[in-house]
Amino acid sequence: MNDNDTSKVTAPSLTGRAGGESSSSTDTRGLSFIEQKVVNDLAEGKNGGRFQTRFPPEPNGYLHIGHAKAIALDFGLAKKYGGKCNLRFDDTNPQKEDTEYIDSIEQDIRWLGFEWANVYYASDYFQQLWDFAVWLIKQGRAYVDEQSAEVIAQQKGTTTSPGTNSPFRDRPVEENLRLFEFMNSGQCEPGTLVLRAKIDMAHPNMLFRDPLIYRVLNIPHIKTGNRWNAYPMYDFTHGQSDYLEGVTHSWCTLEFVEHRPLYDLFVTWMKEWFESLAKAPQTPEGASMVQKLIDGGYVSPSGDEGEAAYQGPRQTEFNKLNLNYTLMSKRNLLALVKNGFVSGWDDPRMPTICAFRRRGYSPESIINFINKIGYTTYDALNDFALLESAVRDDLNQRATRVSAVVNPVKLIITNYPEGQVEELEAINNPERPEEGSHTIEFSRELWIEREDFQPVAEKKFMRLAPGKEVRLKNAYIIKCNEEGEHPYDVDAEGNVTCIYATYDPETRSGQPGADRKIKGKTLHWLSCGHCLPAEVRMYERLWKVENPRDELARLQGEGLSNIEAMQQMMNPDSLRMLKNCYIEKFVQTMPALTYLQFQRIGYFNIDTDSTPDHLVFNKTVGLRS
RNA sequence: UGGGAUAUGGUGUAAUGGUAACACAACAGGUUUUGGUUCUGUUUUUCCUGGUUCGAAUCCGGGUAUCCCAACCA
Repeated sequence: MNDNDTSKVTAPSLTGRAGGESSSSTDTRGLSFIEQKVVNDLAEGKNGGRFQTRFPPEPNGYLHIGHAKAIALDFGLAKKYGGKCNLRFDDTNPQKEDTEYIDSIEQDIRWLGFEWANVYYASDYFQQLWDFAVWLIKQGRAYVDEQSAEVIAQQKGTTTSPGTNSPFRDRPVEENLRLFEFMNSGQCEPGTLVLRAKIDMAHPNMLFRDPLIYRVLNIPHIKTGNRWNAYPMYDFTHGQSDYLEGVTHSWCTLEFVEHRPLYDLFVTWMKEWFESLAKAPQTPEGASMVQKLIDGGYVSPSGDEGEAAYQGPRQTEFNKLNLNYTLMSKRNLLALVKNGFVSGWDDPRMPTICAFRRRGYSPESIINFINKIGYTTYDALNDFALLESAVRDDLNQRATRVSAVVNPVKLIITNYPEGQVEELEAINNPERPEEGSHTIEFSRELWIEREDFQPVAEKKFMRLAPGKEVRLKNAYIIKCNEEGEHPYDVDAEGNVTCIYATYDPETRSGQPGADRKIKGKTLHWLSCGHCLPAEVRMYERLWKVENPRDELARLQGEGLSNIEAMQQMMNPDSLRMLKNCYIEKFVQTMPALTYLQFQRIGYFNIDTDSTPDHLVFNKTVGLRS
């Protein structure tokens, strides 16, 4: 409740306009409907000009790229329009939550480039929520039910038929208060008692059929320890937390659309509670809480809501991120980790933020992607190719170019003197000449890619073949020996083991006259005596099917278990570990997570497990081809 | 036999009653010591149907399709 005052703003672009009627002339075309609303609200001076958001993850798993979409909105718009965004952990279910996740969530948000104004926990409000619930009981708007979960579910009715009232619905207030206390005593068996809001068991919105607002868990909580045994439910926590913090814009995903009326109802009830407290603060705690609310402008001293600047939080829903060939739900990601289908939350095939980081995606590329897909109310399935395009676009500017040979075959330059070594220059990044160059060595024996040689060249093959010329990048033009001149060796299985060529000494890169035109392409290469062994991990999509979410549901509908369905959908080639690769010495001491381009192959990143003695690289994404 | 939400090229998004556009993808070509980058060009769009209007992707009626809701999860 200390979030007032510091975030009073007006939209930068909207100030200084003559005349008061500015909102109608505000041009918001091209902005998302969410951002348009922010601009208009600020132009109208809503909430006294305050603009405040929150990012409310549950600490029950690692953040994934879908969260990045929410983060870019909550933090991004707050930053853009001079508001503030708080991080609030939605920790109302101690069964699933762990401090391990809190640290990773904070780290991932920072990595994406954002900083919160304050860190809060929904559990910070457990006392207020409890007092509020007690007040509701006294008002006759909540009651303790002692039926089993099954019976309560049955009485709820269905989407097409109304529910029926619980026999405990009209329990006397005193009994409700006594049982509610008992729920929190630690003596109450979980599942035997729940607190429900008394609304309407025939309501077309299922959420209004006397929703459960408190349940007994008797589980210690990561923040509050053993203080509480009865815990509030999401719907009884979220809107109130927003209100207590002074959130003005509460954004969430589309599946919460139906929760909005309930969100509004509980906020309204809470305002009533505060107004009643303001008129007759009964306890010192209540009095001090009310004073804070008055100071914050949330309620006026008289309790007259019309005078309060803060109009309360408004929930607005946007479409969550769906990516093709990607499974996003935390529950299923946890299953992948628990069953060992991936090496961990940061396995580079995972859609988690930490996995994208390890895979070699830059935070900028992720944010750029998010900004391209937009925020709407349409349940879209986005193309992974757009994300890959964003990362290529960013890495093209950023990545240091090096040579690596991932599928090596030996090439001998027969007319190059044995023992001779030349130092040549390699540009670090042609997109950024200011980054200079580094030195590479050339010698008689080289590694080139096996795919860059064909004993009998296909029609459109423009690389090395008997009698054909190619350029070795930053070095010489070479010519493979003609048929009949012993162009290559083969082993017993017919695999090429060594290729023979001659070089043209007049064509060294950078020398005058070296740039004679040839038909062949330019190949990358490494000097056998001057490179390092490396392990390169090549990744492809984890899932074979375009829409794993729907396919998983379909297969489970056919009777398969979650595990069986996943196994059936998984791409067996999603990880190929290439242990027999070579790379230039230049990279040996570069730190983990350095952005690299293996020329002609793709963008790669130094793995967090890599050491100078055992270099490990992850393929981020291939070059476009 | 309920309620809520949505529908614009292959994918996503814009156009806020006035010429349907942008990005990705795809295709063709120029440049290139990365089959990369870059540049030029091409293909493909308003779910159906009726109405209002000088004029409809936009407003209205009726269909159709898809998504969400019957957790002591969030």
